[in-house]
Amino acid sequence: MDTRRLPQKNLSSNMEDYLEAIAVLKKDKKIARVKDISSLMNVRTPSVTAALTFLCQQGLVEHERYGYVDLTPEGERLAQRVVKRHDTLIKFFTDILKINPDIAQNDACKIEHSISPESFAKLTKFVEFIETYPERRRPEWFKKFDYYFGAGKRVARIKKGTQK
Amino acid sequence: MDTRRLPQKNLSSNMEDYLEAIAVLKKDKKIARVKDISSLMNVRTPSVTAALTFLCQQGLVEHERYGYVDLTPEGERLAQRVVKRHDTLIKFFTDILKINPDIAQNDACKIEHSISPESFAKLTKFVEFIETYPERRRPEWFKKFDYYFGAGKRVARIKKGTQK
DNA sequence: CAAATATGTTAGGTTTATCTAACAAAGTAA
DNA sequence: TTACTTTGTTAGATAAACCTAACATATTTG
Repeated sequence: MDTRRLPQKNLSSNMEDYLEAIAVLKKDKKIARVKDISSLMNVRTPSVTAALTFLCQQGLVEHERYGYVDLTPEGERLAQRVVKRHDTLIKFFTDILKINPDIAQNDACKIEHSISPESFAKLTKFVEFIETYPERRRPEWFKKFDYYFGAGKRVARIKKGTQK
Repeated sequence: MDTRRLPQKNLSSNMEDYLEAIAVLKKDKKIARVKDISSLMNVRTPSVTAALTFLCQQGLVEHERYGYVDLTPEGERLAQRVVKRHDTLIKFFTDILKINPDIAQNDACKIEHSISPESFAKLTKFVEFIETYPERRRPEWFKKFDYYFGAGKRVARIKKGTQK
C-alpha cells in the first residue's frame, strides 16, 4: 500500500485545541476574538496571538491585526474532526460509563487528541450501537451492566446446580 | 470534602513514560539500563540521563552514575498505576473494540496518561464485566455488536408489524 | 593488560508552549 | 474630541523535552 499522503498538516494537541476553541466560539457566539479564546482555554492573550500567527501560516485560520478570528475551510475541517471526537468521547463517558460530566469533559479534552482514527471509528460505532436503542428498550445486558457498575458484582442469580 | 492530599507527585506524561519503561524492562530483563530505556522509548541516551536525574530528585528512581536504574517503592507504585491503565486500555481496544494490536498499543500509550481515575475505574469494570464471561457464553448483544462492527448495521430482524 | 567497543554523561543548542511587562490600537463615554 | 477602558500585540524570559557532539567510564577481547 502506498502510504504517501496529501500535504497533511500534523498539528500538535495544542494547535488542535486552538482550532477547536475557535470553532466552539463561532458556533456559540458567531464570532471568535482573541480574548474569548484566551479565557475559554485558560491561557493569556499573548499565547493566543502566537498560536494564531502559526495557524495563519498553516492556512488554517484567517486573522488580521486587532480583528476577528476565523477558520479557513481547511481549518474548519480539522476543527470539526476534533469536535466530533470530543462529542463521541463525551457520549461514551457519560452515557455508557456514567462518568460525571465534568470529569468526562476533562478526559475528552485530552483524549480527543490522541485517539487514532481506527479507534475513533470503532468507538463511534460502539456508541451508536447503544445510543440508537431507545432508552427503555436498551438490552438486558446494559441494565445488568449498570447494576454491575453500582454493586461491583453481577446481578444475583440462582443457578440451578451450581451453588457453591 | 477535604481535598488536600499527601505530597502527590504530579508527573508529566513524559516522566510517567520513563517510569513505565523502567518497570517494563525490570519485568522483562530483570534490570533496566539507560540504553534499554533509550531504545524502548525511541529517545537518545542524553534524554534518558536528564529524565533520570529529575526522577531521582523526586525520589522515584535510584541510579548511580554508570550504574543500573531502579525504582523506589514510590516509583514502583506510580509505574504500576500507569501499567494497569495501559493494560486495561489494551484490553478494551483489542477485545471489545477489536482494534488491531499495534494501533491499540499506540493509543493506550497516549491515553494511559490522560484518563482520570474515575474513568479508569469505570472502564476497568466495563472490561471486567465482559472479560469474565467465558468466551462462548458471551451475551447475545456482544455478538450482535460484533456483527454491527463488520456490517455497519444491526442484525437483520423481521419485526412483526413494524416493517417500513 | 591494553586497545577497541559499548555505554553513559556533559555541554550546549532547538522547538514548543507558556508567561509577564510594556506598548499600541480600538471602542466607549464625558 | 479627548480621556478612559478594553482588547490585542510585541519583546523578552522561562520551562520541558528533545537533540548532536564531545568526552568519560566500563566492558570485552586480542
